[in-house]
Amino acid sequence: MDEEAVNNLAAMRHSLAHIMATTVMALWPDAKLGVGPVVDDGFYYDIDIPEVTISEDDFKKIEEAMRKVINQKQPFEKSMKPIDEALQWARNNKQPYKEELLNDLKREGTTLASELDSAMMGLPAGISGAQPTKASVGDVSFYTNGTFTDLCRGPHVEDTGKVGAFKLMRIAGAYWRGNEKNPQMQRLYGVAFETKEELNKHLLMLEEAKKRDHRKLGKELDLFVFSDMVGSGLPLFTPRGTVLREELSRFSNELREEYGFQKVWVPHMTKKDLYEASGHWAKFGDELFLVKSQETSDELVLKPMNCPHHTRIYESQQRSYKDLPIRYLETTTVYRDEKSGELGGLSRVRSITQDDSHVFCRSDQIESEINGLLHAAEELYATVGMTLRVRLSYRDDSEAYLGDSSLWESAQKQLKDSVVANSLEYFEEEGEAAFYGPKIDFMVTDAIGREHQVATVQLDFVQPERFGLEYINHQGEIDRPVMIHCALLGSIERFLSVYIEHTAGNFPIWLAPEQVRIITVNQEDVTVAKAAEIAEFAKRHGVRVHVDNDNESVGKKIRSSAKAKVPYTIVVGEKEVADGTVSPRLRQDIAVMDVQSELHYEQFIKTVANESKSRVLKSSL
RNA sequence: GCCACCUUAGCUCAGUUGGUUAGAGCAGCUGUUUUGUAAACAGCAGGUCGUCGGUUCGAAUCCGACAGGUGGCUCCA
Repeated sequence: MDEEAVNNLAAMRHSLAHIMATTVMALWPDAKLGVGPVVDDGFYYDIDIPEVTISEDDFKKIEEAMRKVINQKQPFEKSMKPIDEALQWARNNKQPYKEELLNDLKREGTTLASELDSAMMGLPAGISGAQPTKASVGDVSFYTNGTFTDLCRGPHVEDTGKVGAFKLMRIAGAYWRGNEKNPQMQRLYGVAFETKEELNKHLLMLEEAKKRDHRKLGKELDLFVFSDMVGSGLPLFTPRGTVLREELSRFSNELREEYGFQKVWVPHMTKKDLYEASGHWAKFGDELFLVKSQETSDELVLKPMNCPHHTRIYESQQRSYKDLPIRYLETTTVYRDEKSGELGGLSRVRSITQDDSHVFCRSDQIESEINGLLHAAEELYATVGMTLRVRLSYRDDSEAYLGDSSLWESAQKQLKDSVVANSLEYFEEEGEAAFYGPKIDFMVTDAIGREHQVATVQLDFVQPERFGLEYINHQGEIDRPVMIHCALLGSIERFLSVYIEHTAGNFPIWLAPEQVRIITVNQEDVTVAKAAEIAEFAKRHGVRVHVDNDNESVGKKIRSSAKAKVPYTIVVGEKEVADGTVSPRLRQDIAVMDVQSELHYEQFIKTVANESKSRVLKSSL
C-alpha cells in the first residue's frame, strides 16, 4: 500500500470514530468523550456514559444510526479555535476529558509532543495528515458534521459518505489515558476497510484464527486441560501434549549440547534471600508465590526464574579463566503470580516452563557464545517452519536499569555485532531491555501473518556483580565473568500456544503425538494379529503408533484418524495380512511423497522413523 | 487487580415472559453387523443447570457473593 492509500485509510477510520461519537452523543447526550484513535485494523473511541453500560446488544442500534449519518453524506467541516476558546467549548459542552487534553496541550504549548498526539487522536506516527502546528500554538482543530462538533486533530474524509466498510466488534473497559488510577471508560472497537471485500477478508481471517485457537485445538486434540481445583493459569498436560513438550525441549537442548552446554537441576523453591541478593525481590516481589515452612522460620518462595540458582552452582567452586565458558542448561518450570486478568490459555500462565540456559564467560568470549546461540535459534526456527527476525532491545534513559551505563553500551554493541555477523533480519528498540541487561528478542511470524515474540538471548553484567561471581584470570588476578541468559523456545507453554495456531494442529512428523494409526478392517484374529505385529515393529523403531480395532466401519475410523490429525494412517485387512504391504494415507497438508503408495510395512515404518529422527518438515502450511 | 460478557451431560449446543418428569447431536457403554480409505443400525446410560446464599407458593430462568472462562485496560524477569 502506498503512502496516500495509508493516509486515506487512516482518515476513513478516523472519520468512523467521529461518526460513532456522533451517534453515541445522539443516543446518550450525557456521554463524555475521551480519545478516538485509529488502530491496526480499525478504530475505537473511549467513552464514559454516566449510569449507562453499553452492551454488544446496542451495537445494532449504534451501527444503524451510523449508517444513517453515512447515508446523509454530511460534509466534515474543519475549523480552528484558539486554545482558550477551545477550553471554553469543552466546559460549555461538559466534556471534561477533552478539557483535560486541552489543558495539557496548553501547558505543553505545542501539539508536537508525541504523547499528546496519540492522546489526541492516536494516529500512528507518520500517517498523520495534519502537520505539527508548531507555529500556531494555541489553535486547535475541530471537525463538524451535522450538528455534532468534536475536538479532533484530523484528518477526516470529505463527508460521512466516504468511509468504506465497517463493523463494530466489541466493547471493553479501558482506563482513561491507560492509567489504572484514572476512571475506567467504555472502549467501543470497530474494524474498517476501504471496501466490503477487504472487510470480509478480514472477518474471514478472524474466523480462521478462531478455528486455529490453541485453546480449542488443545481440547479437540487432547493436548492439555485446566482444572478449577488446580487453579487458573496452571495447565495440566495430557500424554499427547507431553509428547510435544518433551520433543521440543529435547530438540532445544540437543542444539545447545552441541555447543558444550551441560544439564543441571535446581529445586523449584528457595529462601527469599536469593532474590534479595539478585535484586529481583525489590523489583518483582509482588509477583512471587510465597511458601511457608511449618518446620522452620524460613521464608520461601517458588522460583520465578533460574539464573540466581545457577549462579550458586557456578560459585560453588573457584573458577579459572581456563574453565570458562561454563554453560548450564535446564528445562524447568518457574512460577509467577500473574494478575488474574492477564491469564489466557497457554499464552499467559502461572507455571512457566523455560528451556533456560546460562553461560558464564570472559568478556572476550561474548561474541562467540552469542554466535553459537544465534545459530541454534536459527536452526530451531527453521526446523519448525517459522520465519524469524530479531529485535535488539536496548535500555532507555529511565532509572529502571541496574548497572553501569558504559557496561550497557559495550554489551549492546556486542549483541548487535553478533546479529549482523549472523546476517539475521533485525530491528532496534530502546526501552525494551531487561532491567539487568540488553537482549536479543526472537520474533516469529505465524501461518496467518501474526507476529509473536518467543525466545530471548540476554546479556547480564549486573547479576555477576550482585552475586560477587569471580574467576582467576591469566595474570592470577580476580576477574568478573559475564552471564548470558538464553531460552530458545522461551516459555514452552507460550511457544505451544503460538505453534499450535501456526500449524493448526498439523504437527510435523517428529512432533506428532501419534505418528501412525493402524486401522483394522475387521476383528478377525489374523487381522488383529497383523495390526499388532506392525504396531510392535513400529514401537521397536521408536514410532508413536496406535491401533484402532474398534468395531466400526473403515470410513468412520479414517475420519476419526483425520480429525486427530495423525500424519500417517494405514488400513490392515486381507491384502496386508497376505503380503505385509501397506498403502499409507497421508494427512492433507503433507505434500511431499517420500512414502511410496504401496510398500512393505517394515520399509514404511523405517521411513517414518527416519523422518522423525531427522525432523523433516513435510507440511505445506 | 479493574470493566464488560459468559458458565446447562465428557464435547458442541436447545431450553419460549420464573410453572411441575431439563432436551438434541457427537463421544461412551451393550447388542446386531465383520465392514477396504472422512459418520452402519438399535438400545442403554449420562445433569443438585459452575458453587454458595437470597427473593418467590414455585428458580436453569430474577438478585448477591465467590470460582472458572472470554474480550479489553495495566504490567512483564
